[in-house]
Amino acid sequence: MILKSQVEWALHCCAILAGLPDGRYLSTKALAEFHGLPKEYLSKALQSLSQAGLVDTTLGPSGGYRLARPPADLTFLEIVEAVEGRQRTFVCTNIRANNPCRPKDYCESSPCAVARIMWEADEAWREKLRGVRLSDLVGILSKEIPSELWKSSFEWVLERAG
Amino acid sequence: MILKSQVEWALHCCAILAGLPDGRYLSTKALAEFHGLPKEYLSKALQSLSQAGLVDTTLGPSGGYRLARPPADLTFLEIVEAVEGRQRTFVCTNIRANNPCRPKDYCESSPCAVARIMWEADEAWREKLRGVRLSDLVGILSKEIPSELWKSSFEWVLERAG
DNA sequence: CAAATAAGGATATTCTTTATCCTTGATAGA
DNA sequence: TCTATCAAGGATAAAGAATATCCTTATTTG
Repeated sequence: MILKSQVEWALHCCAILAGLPDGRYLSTKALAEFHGLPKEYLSKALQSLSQAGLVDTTLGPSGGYRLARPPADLTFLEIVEAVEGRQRTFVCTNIRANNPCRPKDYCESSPCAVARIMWEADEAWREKLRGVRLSDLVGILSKEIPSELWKSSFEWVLERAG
Repeated sequence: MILKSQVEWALHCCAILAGLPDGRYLSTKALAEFHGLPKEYLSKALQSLSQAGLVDTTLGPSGGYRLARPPADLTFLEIVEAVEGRQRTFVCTNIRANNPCRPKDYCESSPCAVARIMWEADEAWREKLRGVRLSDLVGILSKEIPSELWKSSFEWVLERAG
């Protein structure tokens, strides 16, 4: 059970977009080059963010992506779910219904107890991601990344931002 | 990102094994029939439980599986990890290393901040499952399942337990 | 000795993920 | 107006994981 690599890509891309000045856009091409990723496939991840309403886009030269909201209003969960989807990790196929001792007209009162427990764990995972904002990530990165690298990366992005 | 169906199967099988009297074993065939599952493939899941030391086995007629420990000493996490593995859901491919602004001899001080956050969510998921014991599930099931069905299922199993 | 069992190797099938290619319509700038 | 650039998205292919089946081996019971 492994998350799509696009989740990792989307999170890193959002971190870059968070540093973009107001009104500027960054293209798929620039984001792909900065992270060393296949442009066409990264594009699919960015489209997912767009469809979820997390980023705005414009077409044409100097077009690209920017965040639709301030980084403090974007949670990890939103970004992860935009790319990965909202399906639970545990899918209940209701195998209890195959119990040969069961009356044929038997009707379940509630979801299977096994599923309920597994879904609680899923919810704990979501709750943790819901509690982290994109601005939190930027704050951590700004402390951890050496200031020269931080600065040069920012300049690299600005040179390509439309 | 969906868990293997074998996780569901393993949890239900453990719930059944939890009701087995001391010293008795239940075969793959019986467990597969009870849950309406493909015997050969369910066998792989049970082998995983065996390799993890969660169940004991014996060969020959009247052979099969039994829990290696009391249900109160078996957590959901152990069962899930036995089948699904212990790998994290988020795999960090360290794409920050592709940053074109990076000095070539640059060496990371710590794991990527994105990965650390995602791994915390993974750990919250694990912690939740670590807190649920197989005996908890049995307790819930014994309350929810109608007593006639509970009883007849128990008898069905005992008839087949070696 | 015969039947039943777990263990596990080999292989096939199906589905998801990853990836590429191409077309369309919109936009900016010359 | 023309051209280059861009996002969106459809079609398709390649790779990998999950699902499933079959078969052999060694062990155990009766």
